Amino acid sequence: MPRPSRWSEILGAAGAEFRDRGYDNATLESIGARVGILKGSIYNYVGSKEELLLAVVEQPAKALLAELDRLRDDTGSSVAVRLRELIRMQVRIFSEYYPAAFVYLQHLVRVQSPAFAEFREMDARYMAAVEALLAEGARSGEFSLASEPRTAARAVVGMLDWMQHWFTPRGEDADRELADELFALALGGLVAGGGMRGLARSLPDPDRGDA
Amino acid sequence: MPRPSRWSEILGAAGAEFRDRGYDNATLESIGARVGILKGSIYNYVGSKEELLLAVVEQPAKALLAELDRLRDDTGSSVAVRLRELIRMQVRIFSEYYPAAFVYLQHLVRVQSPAFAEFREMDARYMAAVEALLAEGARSGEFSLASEPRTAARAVVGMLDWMQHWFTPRGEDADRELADELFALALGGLVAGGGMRGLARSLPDPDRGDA
Amino acid sequence: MPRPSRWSEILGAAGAEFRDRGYDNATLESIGARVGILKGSIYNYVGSKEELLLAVVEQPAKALLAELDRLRDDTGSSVAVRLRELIRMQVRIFSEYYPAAFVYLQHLVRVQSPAFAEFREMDARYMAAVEALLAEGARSGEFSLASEPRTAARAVVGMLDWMQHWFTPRGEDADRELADELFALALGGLVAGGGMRGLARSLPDPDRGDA
Amino acid sequence: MPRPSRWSEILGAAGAEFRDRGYDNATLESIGARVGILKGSIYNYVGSKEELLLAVVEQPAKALLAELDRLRDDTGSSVAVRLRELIRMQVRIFSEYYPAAFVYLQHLVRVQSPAFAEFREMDARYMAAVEALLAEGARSGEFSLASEPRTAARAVVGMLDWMQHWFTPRGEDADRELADELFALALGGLVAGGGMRGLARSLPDPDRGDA
DNA sequence: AATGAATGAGCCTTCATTCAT
DNA sequence: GATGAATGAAGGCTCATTCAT
Repeated sequence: MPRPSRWSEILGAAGAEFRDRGYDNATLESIGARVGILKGSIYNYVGSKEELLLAVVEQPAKALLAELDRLRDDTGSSVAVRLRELIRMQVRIFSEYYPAAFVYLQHLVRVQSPAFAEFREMDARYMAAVEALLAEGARSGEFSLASEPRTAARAVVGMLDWMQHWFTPRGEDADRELADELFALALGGLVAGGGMRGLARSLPDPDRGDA
Repeated sequence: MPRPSRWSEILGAAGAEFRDRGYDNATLESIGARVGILKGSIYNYVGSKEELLLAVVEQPAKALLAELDRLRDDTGSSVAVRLRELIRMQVRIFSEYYPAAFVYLQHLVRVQSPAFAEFREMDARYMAAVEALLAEGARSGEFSLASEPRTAARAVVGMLDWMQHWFTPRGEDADRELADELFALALGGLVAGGGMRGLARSLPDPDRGDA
Repeated sequence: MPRPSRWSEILGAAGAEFRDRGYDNATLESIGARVGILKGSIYNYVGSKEELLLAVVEQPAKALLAELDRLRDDTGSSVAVRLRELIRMQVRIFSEYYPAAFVYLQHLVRVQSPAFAEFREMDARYMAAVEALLAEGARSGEFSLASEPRTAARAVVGMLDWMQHWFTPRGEDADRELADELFALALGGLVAGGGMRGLARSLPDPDRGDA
Repeated sequence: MPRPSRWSEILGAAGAEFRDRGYDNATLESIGARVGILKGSIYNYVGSKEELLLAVVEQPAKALLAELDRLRDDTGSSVAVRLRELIRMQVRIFSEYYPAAFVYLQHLVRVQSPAFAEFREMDARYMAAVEALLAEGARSGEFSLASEPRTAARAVVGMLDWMQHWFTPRGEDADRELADELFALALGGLVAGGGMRGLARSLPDPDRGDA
């Protein structure tokens, strides 16, 4: 993948277009127009429209994967702490790779191409990881699930992935604040979410300077 | 809109195609093929592809609206009971208008057409209703939110709307069971969701034959 | 008065365009223009431009193949008679499938597509058949070759296939007359071709009413 | 036309590409890639793609023309000897300007450009020369044609020009051997070609050291 | 109601060509 | 002389849409 001058502009324009109008509806012409070049010129950077989508999505996908691995290796923390990390991580990626991460979420399922199989598989791993985490919490007594772990995982992931419809980055601190609110909600629900906020604060937190 | 014999078949085929491949990717040809007619013949039933989408989406949308009105008028029940009703109602609609309801969710945002403005406005009303419900719960002390009501509403709605990615109808009882699990999770979170399950069962429940 | 089906017109137009300008240079627009339709309308008949080429070429190719089989099974005639048949057959096909047969010859080699592999293999069989025929003549003493049979076969085939650059159909009799002139030339060369013309006439000839 | 260092490499690469994929299918990018430069750089050497084709074709065309003039002025030799010279000459040019000479043959007809008119006219002169030679042979009694001289000329030229589909240079001696085989075949046909081989050898032959 | 055939607009993609560096 | 990056003009293909039958 070349990285000449306009490349990052094109990536950004493509991300925005894909986000706003969807892959199918976005045209290379409209993407080019955002950068000030003709549609044909985009082929100096990418081999096809789909490759452009892959390029947009690649960075958040890789980041997500890396964080996921990091989380899997974090065996020392409690389940709650690890869940908090997961949520913070997601919000961080949504923020850092905005709006590319949302393009990723939106097109994960829809795009048929075999080039996307890799990402679909990643998503399966992601779901499995969340499910395993919740199951572990249920086994250890930290959690008391109202359902199969799979259903609970789907609920939590839905809460997070739906953010594509309302989230916009507001800075590192505000974003982490938001993540922690969602975490508290997931942990204590509507009834005790407020209480969990305190609990959330009492958990060991390296991001806040704890050991 | 005429309602001749093949109309319902066409609606079903369109719903399935829109669901599986998205509005843009679905073609009138592929829809017609499911019913055994040619694409041109569809224009005996609808005036345009977009009208077909509207027709698919119309019934679940109206059902949702009706239920929403019913809920707004239910001032006698506790906030929790009303939330349970909301969740049950959504699952019921997902199930009854499957997959049309998911088409609605998926294309609510994306489709630019002014014809969809009505639905977007409906969605705004829906969000506002959920937010108001949670706010009322917070005021009354039933809930203890970890965040602004709006954020909590977004989380709950995300949990529900994300169901389009994993839900399939499994019969009235199993569906209500699922709804109640989600309700318990929303109420008590991961920590007390299991506990809330008992509480959920103790709430007055006309669907289960209570007063 | 719209015509019932334009397929044969399209085939003709495509054949002519492919012949005149070559496959790559011919455009669907120019082909459509010959028939009076737009380029997109051609896709009501064929799935791709290449399929159109295949359709153009299919009939002469199949005819050639059938004749080749017929010749292979004609074991009763002398080598010279069979060669005459081969040459007459080719000229007949050039004439009957004009200009499609020439499109076939021109694009046999050039088109990369796997769809053409079948035709390339046919061509190999054709060359092998001619070579075998000449080799048989050399063995039996009917012929006295100045070279390997393969080289002689290439020369004869070259003489015939080059006709694409100068031949136009002139009616059944004139065409057979021409075929027999070429046959006499192949048999007796420049020195005795005129003599072979008498010999050619003395060979048993069902086309001229002999036993 | 400048003649800097890479020029001959480019000419060779262009010749090979034009031969292998045809003028239309060959791209400046693929030609440049063979030499290790980018497509744009080719414009340091030529003004257009068509000029490049002309440059490729120029040398074999001029060589052919020169040989043709030489042949026309050779009034002392018999018709057979002059025909042998013609055939040897062609094979020599095919070999020496390989594959450029084949590019010439392939694109002579197809390319519309007025720049090619000169070559098309050359080809007409070539055909006329062959036809005149055969007619002279018929008049003098050396030949006994089975057809109009024009048809015989087309057959002979077809045999020769078709070589583009199978010939590859194999060294001066083997090439002349091949030329003489073709000559014998043209002279004596399949029946007496072998005999003509002896005759061909008995003809005065400066290339073999005769007077 | 359905078909067959056509339209027309739009999109992705290719490629010769240009030009500042 | 070469490069990188652009242009602009097609061309193939898709598809919603129309309409006579």
